Amino acid sequence: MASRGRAKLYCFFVITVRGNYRVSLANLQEALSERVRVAAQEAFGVAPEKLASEIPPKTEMGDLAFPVAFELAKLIKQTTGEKRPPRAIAEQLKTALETVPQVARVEVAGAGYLNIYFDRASVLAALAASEEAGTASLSSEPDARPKRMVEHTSINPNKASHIGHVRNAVLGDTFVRILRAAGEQVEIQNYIDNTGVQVADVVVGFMHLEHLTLEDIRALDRSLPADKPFDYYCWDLYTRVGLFYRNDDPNGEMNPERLKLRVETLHALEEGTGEIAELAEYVATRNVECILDTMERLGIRYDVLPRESEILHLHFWDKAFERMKAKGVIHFQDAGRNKGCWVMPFETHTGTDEHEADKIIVRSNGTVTYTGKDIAYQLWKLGLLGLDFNYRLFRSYPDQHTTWMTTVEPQADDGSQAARPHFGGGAVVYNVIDTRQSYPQEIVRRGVALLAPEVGEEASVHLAYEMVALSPAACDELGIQLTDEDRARPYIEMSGRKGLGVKADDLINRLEMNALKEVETRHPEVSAEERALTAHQIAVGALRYFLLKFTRNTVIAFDFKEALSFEGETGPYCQYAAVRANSIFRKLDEAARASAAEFIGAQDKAEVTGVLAGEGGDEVWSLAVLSGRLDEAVAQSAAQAEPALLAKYTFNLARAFNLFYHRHRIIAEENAARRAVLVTVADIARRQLTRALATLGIEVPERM
RNA sequence: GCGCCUGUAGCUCAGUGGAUAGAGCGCCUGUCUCCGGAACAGGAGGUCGCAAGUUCGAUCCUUGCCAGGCGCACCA
Repeated sequence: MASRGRAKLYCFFVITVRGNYRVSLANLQEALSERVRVAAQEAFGVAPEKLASEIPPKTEMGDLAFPVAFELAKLIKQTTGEKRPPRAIAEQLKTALETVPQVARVEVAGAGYLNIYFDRASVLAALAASEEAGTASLSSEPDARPKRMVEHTSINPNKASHIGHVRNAVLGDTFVRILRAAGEQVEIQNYIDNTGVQVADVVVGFMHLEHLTLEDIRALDRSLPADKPFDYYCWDLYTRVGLFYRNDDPNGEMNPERLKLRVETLHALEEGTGEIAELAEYVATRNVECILDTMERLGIRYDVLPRESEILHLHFWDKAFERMKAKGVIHFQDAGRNKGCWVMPFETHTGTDEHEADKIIVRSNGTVTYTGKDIAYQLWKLGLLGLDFNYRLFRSYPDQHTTWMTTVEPQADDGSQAARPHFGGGAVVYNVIDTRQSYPQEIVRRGVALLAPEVGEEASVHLAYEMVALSPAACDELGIQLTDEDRARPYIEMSGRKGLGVKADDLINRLEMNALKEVETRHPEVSAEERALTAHQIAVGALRYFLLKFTRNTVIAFDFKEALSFEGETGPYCQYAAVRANSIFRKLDEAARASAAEFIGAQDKAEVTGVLAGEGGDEVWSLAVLSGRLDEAVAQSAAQAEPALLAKYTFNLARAFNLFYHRHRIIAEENAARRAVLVTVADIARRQLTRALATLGIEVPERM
């Protein structure tokens, strides 16, 4: 389901890479692919539509391989009936590639692989040169490409965020960074469901369990300690409300009398006026602030916070409803189980006695479901609704970034309004939402496509990911009692209602404390502020990498030992490689750097070629080419909407650098040509590693 | 019942219609005349859930079966 529209996306990114002024191996690779296609067409009259290329498993087998001969053999047989051995076909194509200046030689290997060996010295010079140019001109070009929208985080504003929410936010934020690195224009939205059941429940808690007025709540909020702020308080209160509805028995039945309070409150929230609504507004807004504070710790920010209350009060839903009725997308049921409801038919799900096939959009009491509101919101995101929100400045950051929140008040605009970006109207919308919501997301996508066939289903992408659950060991550590049945399971689902989960700030605090301990023993000489900053950067690196190394469709069974680790395949491992690389350049004198540049850029490449062909040359070279594949990794990660690909690439680059670092003494190298190569490769690697980490939202500390 | 996802080393996970299926952790053995050991190297460890099919070639595609997870609300 999440794969919908991927084929199209891929095309975008090919263009992206091609249109990129930065020289990278991707360009060379593409040029070679084209060459092979043309050669095949000339020699055999046929060519595969899309030419696959791969990276050989070992450096000795070359830098790029085309398994094209196998496919050509098939095509030739199909068109002419002639049988040709793949190896012979490969031999014929070989000559066409040998004339490319950056290709040193071509070999036919195995059953018919075409293995390309780059001219190491000239490719290294190109990589070094593009490094210089790349950093200067990055993001300086105005971009006319259509805007992409990414919605992520979207936590119910009724409690503190937990590790599952953080997976969503980190995934979404990283995907945004990846799109931007690929040259896309992106708008970040964080949807605030401020009129839903979850907020209503906490309001019930404040009003009916604690008997507090809005003024009381404000006073309470002010009195809370910094390490247990408002969202923590709500976390516990929310759990208590859950128990209250069940007459204080966690496994008990819901008490219908007590549930009336929820319904009452919910109606008041939807109405949007009166004391209850005012109280809810305070609760929701304070929770949004707390959640944004937590996300800020992880380097995650938003452009706009659209609220459900505005979807309702600015009549987004009414307009969408009219359109759906007019287009016949939904039907009124005057009989049967769904009597009195407006439903959207859904024929791919077959109905049974227990499960209805159609999806209810408007309930028999006239209220709209979440799915209905989401269709209206999605239409707005795509610029198809013909209505807009009003906005107020919610937060501004020292670096000029601003975050806006929707509001009903048109006059909320103040002097700074001039600087407000235009929101909405994207060409493609990515919704980062838990895989469990695949079904409602599918309805939204289809509803939108039916209303706007011109954009179709491809404009809506559900960026689905699996949940974060708790490992049995983590439950033990949290003091959660498990039944024998639960203990036998691979993981235990978290539950906001039961207050069962690892709070984001608690985990970040623990990571920072652990990192600080390490930094203190290693660097007692630096200031306390710098140690704290470093510890923070390490903590963020550890957490973000931990959440990104799993592919989206893998359930993360959260384990403290794994999440708190700084060794092996972790963020800090990658950061450490970059820190080591930087320390080389801190100690390297100007003369050595100038001399390196001169050697690498020289017309006569004989000496550099000699070094790269000599002892240990393969290893040095493989670090250089791997560094040169960052753009490819980013493009692939964007096309597949899979940040884990970039995480793996980054780790492999760090690993390759650590090996290189271990094997070669760079500053002390006495042979000038050799030192020039080592310095240049180390420089390319550290910059690419830093760039890769930045795309994952991970900073490189000064020292660690 | 129907739909979607998953099954790969002791554990946690990558991976691809093609070259010897990889990494981290754990275990064992090594590496420091060093720009930082949060590191590096080596070793042990695999019927890629089972079975059939398609293919020159399947861990990958198809089908069936087994096992696990998620969903199929007038919740979101």
